[in-house]
Amino acid sequence: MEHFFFSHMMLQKRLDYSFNGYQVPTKRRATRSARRKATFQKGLEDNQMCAFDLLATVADNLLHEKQNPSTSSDISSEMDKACFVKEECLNANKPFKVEVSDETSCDRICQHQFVKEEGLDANKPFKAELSDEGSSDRKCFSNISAQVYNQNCCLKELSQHEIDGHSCIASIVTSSSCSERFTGETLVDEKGQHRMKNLPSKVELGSSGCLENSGCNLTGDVSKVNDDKFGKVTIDTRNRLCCFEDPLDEKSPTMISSCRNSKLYGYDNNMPQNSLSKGCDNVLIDNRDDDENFSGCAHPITKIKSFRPITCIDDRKKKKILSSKYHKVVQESKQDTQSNGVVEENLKSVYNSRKNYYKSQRSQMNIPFKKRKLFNCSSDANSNGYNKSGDTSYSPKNNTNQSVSCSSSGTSKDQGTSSVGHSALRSKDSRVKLRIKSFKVPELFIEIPETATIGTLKRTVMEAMTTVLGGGLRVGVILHGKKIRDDNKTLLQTGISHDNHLDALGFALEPNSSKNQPHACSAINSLGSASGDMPQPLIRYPSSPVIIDKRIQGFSNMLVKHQVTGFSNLVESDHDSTPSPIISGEKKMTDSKELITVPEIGMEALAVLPVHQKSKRTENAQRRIRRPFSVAEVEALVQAVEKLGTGRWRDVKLSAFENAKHRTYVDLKDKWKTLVHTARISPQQRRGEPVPQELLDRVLIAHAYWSQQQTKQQLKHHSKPCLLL
DNA sequence: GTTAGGG
DNA sequence: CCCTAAC
Repeated sequence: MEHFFFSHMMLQKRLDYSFNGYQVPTKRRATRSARRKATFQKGLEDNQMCAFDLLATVADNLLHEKQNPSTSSDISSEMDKACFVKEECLNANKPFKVEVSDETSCDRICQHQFVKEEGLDANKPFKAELSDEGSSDRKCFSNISAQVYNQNCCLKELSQHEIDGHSCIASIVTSSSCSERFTGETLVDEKGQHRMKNLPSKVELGSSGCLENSGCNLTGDVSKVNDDKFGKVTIDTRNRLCCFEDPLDEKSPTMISSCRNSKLYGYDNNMPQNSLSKGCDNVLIDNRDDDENFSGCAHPITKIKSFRPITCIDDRKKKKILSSKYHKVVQESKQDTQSNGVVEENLKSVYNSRKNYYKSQRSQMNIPFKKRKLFNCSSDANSNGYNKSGDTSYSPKNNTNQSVSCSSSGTSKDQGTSSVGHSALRSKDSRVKLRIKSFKVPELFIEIPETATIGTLKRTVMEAMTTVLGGGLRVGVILHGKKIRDDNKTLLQTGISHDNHLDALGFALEPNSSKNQPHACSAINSLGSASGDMPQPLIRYPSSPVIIDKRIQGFSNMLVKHQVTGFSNLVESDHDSTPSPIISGEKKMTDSKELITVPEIGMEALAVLPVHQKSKRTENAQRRIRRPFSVAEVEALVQAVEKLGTGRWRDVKLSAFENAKHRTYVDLKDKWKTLVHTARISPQQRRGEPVPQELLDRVLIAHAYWSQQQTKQQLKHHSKPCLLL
């Protein structure tokens, strides 16, 4: 693989594109929801919103995933009530808040749905915007940077940062710039026993006022490795900072940037999401396994200083990766992830909860295209947290809800003690409000031949994005740089409710699973131009290069478009894409496989782009919009079937639905099937637009008749021989 | 390309 | 509606 990569590099002159912090785009499903979304996004030019979507989606997914059967009903009801309000945020670089109950276990934080509270008054403008003056170079912060600013804590320095999180950390920012407030529904703790008696800690964090002053410096055992003129400090935390249980995770570089000057990522469009203002002291912490594995995610000024393709892995691992089949890898990854106690379940539950998911999807954040497919195939393989980082901000201001601030939370630290007063507060306000400004898509590096077409480039980028986003993400909670793994811990227990800790709270987008699917590519071929003559585009992440077969290009264009023109028309065409579609031969396949394998390595260190065939397919072939049959159609169908009989669906189609392009003979056949079923069940059990009983009766009659005919035919067939004998 | 049937 | 096997 390396070999291939190398030679390829040598032979092909490539253009390197690096994308940083893409705000998460949206899905490319053309379903109803997608369309709504499109409409919705029409006016949306702010990429930032995408991040919002992503976050919401992730949260939503997680929410579902985590649902406990016992609590599911509650949750679902909440879900219904809750909605993601994107519109409000669209134009704005407004952070949204997440309100979490103290009781909520840590992981729950990520699972909230954000509900907008209208009562919110506009907060003060977010001061902490990063200026991009520093440079365009600065876009290297793909991985987050998350700082929590607490009014009370802004000046406080973080004493220790242990980072065991994944590469992407959503930052928590104390900004109250958002005029909209999103409150997350508090979820019921899955395990009742874990509930702590919380003090009333409704903690409203964040204050715009403090931003200027809030300095969060990383201190502790970190050693300064590098300091650039911009004040970025790269800290090599090595293993010390790694607390990953997951081996793979360990290698993922984690970066924390702290903004001393409290300049935070702004929601501003113009602002490079990745850039920190000059004034900021950005501290990058690279988590590395060993010296060799250094792979920084952050590339301050100079481009990718630490990009190393594959070297990051020890030989044994490499070997393993190279040799192993994808599925094997996937399994492994699953296991690994499971150690975290989430992945598997998540995947499954996500799929299972799809229904609810859609239900709650008012916000149109539909990411989940076919969850099932996605998860089955590639979800496992997703990219590491390399995806995006987000900012969470606390709003310190006493907004309507923020009755209790850090101070109270401090008190609440004693779990045992709950005074009456507290209880009163608790009942209503024991919430920790978090405002997550955005999640960013981490830096992406794409290498593509000069000869590639723009369309290819677009697709490539899109694919990369899709892979990252679609692969399945989960949210990690990081406190003081330390990843909180115990999902059952309450916020209170964890200290999130406490002001002392709020400043160190961060969220990271992590890969839900870790491996890529092997065959990912095959389906992708159609898109591609990938043929023998066309050089294949490569997409890789900074530290761990991920190579995507060009065949995977499916969505790339979306991304680009997004970048350039915003969301509308994301999905578009191949027309400008590369022409030659077919992959020449096995060799190509082999290559692609190899290419695909690369990611695995990357997984170790960072994010991997999962390439899966299904996902691609999903992309291309969207599920058709559901179009319930009208009574008139049913009647026409019944009539046609009465005449023609079952088993001649093509004829039925031609005779009765010739002009209904959207009705295929398969559809008619299916409809008939359902009609028969409907006719047999009790009226109470029927759903949807009621079909006149008369028609149903005819259905049964016709069905019986034709079934009989069919049987007769068969008997004839069989009997004939007998007779002959 | 159609059918049939499971999902 | 999707997906597939079978024809």
